[in-house]
Amino acid sequence: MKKVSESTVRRLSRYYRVLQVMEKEGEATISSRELAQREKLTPAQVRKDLSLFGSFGTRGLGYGVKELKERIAQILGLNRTWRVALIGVGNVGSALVSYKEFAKQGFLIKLLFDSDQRKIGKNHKGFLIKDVGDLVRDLKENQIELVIIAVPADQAQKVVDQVVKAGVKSILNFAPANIKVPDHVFLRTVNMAMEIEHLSFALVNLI
Amino acid sequence: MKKVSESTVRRLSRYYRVLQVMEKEGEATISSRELAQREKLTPAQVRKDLSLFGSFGTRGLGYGVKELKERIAQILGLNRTWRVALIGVGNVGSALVSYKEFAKQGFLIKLLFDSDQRKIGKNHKGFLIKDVGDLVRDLKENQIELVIIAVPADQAQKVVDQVVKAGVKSILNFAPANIKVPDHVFLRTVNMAMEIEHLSFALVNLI
DNA sequence: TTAGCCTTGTGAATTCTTTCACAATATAGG
DNA sequence: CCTATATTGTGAAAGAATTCACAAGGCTAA
Ligand SMILES: NC(=O)c1ccc[n+]([C@@H]2O[C@H](COP(=O)([O-])OP(=O)(O)OC[C@H]3O[C@@H](n4cnc5c(N)ncnc54)[C@H](O)[C@@H]3O)[C@@H](O)[C@H]2O)c1
Ligand SMILES: NC(=O)c1ccc[n+]([C@@H]2O[C@H](COP(=O)([O-])OP(=O)(O)OC[C@H]3O[C@@H](n4cnc5c(N)ncnc54)[C@H](O)[C@@H]3O)[C@@H](O)[C@H]2O)c1
Repeated sequence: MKKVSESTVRRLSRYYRVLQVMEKEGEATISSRELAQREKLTPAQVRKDLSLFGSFGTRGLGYGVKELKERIAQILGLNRTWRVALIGVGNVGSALVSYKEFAKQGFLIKLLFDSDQRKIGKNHKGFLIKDVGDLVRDLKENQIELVIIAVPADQAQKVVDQVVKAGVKSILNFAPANIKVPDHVFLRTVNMAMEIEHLSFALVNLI
Repeated sequence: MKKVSESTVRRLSRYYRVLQVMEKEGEATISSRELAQREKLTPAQVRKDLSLFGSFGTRGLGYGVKELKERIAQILGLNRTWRVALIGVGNVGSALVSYKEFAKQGFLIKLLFDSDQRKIGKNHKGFLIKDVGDLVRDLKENQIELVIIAVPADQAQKVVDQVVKAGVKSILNFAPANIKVPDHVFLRTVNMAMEIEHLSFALVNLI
C-alpha cells in the first residue's frame, strides 16, 4: 500500500461521518464533488484519498454510500470492536466514561484504573475502578488493545511505561506531557492547551 | 509577515512548553539542536519556524531561554489574559472548568452558560451558571473574547450562531459537528473520535 | 590576536501534499 | 444505437513544508 499521510486518515474520519449522515438521509450515492462540498475540500482531494485504498466508485455516477461507508469503516478499523481501558478516573476520565459515542464506534471501555485508594474498589457508572498497581496483569488478562491515559501530566510517562510493558500497542493520551514510547507503539496526544493557544494566536495575528 | 502555517503554530506551542521546563531547570540558553531533540524534530525546522518571526538567537550560542519564551508568548498571545466563556456545563464543560492550566496560561473563564433550568442559577465551582437565552447580551456586556462550546452536537450550530452574533471572534468547539462560521471568525474543533479512529487505523494498518 | 569550535539564519534542494486536467467509462433519453 | 452529460481514477503540474548545507558570526582559551 502507498504511504497514507496523517491528513488523509483525518479526512477519512470526516468522510465517514458524512456518509453516516447520508445513509440516514437515505441517499444511495454520493459524488466526490458533493462529499468535498460538505467538508470544504476539493473533489480531487476526495478522489485521491479514496484511490489510495482501491477504486470503489462508478464513473458517471459516484460512490455507493453504503458501500463506501463500509469500506472506510474497514480501513479505519471501525467494522469491529476494540477492548479499551481508561487510566485516571478524574474530571477528564469521568467525562470519557460517560461518552456514548465511543462505544457506538466500537471502542468498548472494559476497565477503569486509578491510584487513589478512595476510588479503588468503588463502582463508577457501572464499572469497578481497579488498582493501577495491577495494571500490567489486568491489561493482559483482559486482552486490552487500546488505552486512554487521563492521569496528571507528571504521572503519565510512568503509567505509559506500564501500559507498554503489558503489550498494548495503541495509546490515546490527554496529559500534556511529552511521552516516549517504543517505535512499535502508536501514541496520540490530545493537547487542549495547544488548541486554545492556536485561537489566541489567531486573535493576535490574523483577525 | 510571511504566511505562518498551522503546523508552525502547533510547534510554537510545543517550544513554549519546553522553554517553560528549561526555565524551571535554570537553563540560560538552548540551541535549536537541543530544542529539536526534546520534541523529536530537526534543528533546521526549529530555526525555520523561529526565523518567521525575526531572529532572536545568538550564533555560536543558541537562544536565551527566558527571552525566547517571552517572544513566543507574545507571538501566541500568552503574555496577556483572555476573557473566556464556556457554554454547556455537562461532563466536558465541568472538566474544563476545573482545569487550572487554562487560567495559568491566561485563559480566564468568566461566564458559564447552560440551557438546563435545573442548572441555571446554580453555583458551579464558584461560578454562577447563566441562562443561554441571555447569551448575546451577556457575552457583549462581559467583553468575552473567546468561547468554548461543550453542548451536544445537535445544539452546537445554533449556539455558535449566537456567539458569532455577539461579536466573538474565536471559538473552541468540542461538539463533533460540522459548524459553519463567517470568515472573520476563527473556529477550532477538538474531535476526539477522530483521534481514537487514528489509533484504530494504526492498529489495523501499521503495526 | 588567532585558532578551533559551535550555532544561527537562510537560500537551495528535496520531499510531501494538493490540485489540475483529461482519458476512460458509466447513465439517460431519444 | 447514438449523443449528451456526469463522474471517476490518475499521471503530471503546482504548491507547501521540510531538510540540507553553508556563509556569517560569536565564544573560549591560549
Ligand atoms: N480537566 C481538563 O479539562 C483537562 C483538559 C486538558 C487536559 N487535561 C489533562 O488530563 C489529565 C487529567 O486531568 P483531570 O482534570 O481529569 O485530572 P484529575 O486530577 O481530575 O484526575 C486525575 C485522576 O488520575 C488519578 N491518578 C493520579 N495518578 C495516577 C496514577 N499514577 N495511576 C492512575 N491514576 C492516577 C487521580 O487519582 C485522579 O483520579 C491531566 O493530565 C490534565 O492535565 C485535563
Ligand atoms: N463526554 C466526553 O467525553 C466527550 C468526548 C468528546 C466529545 N464530546 C462532546 O462534547 C459535547 C459535550 O459532551 P458532554 O459529555 O459534556 O455532554 P453533556 O450532556 O454532559 O453536557 C452538555 C451540556 O450542555 C447543555 N446544553 C444542551 N443544550 C444547550 C444549549 N442549547 N445551550 C447551552 N447549553 C446546552 C446541557 O444542559 C448539558 O449541561 C458533546 O457535543 C459531545 O459530543 C464529549
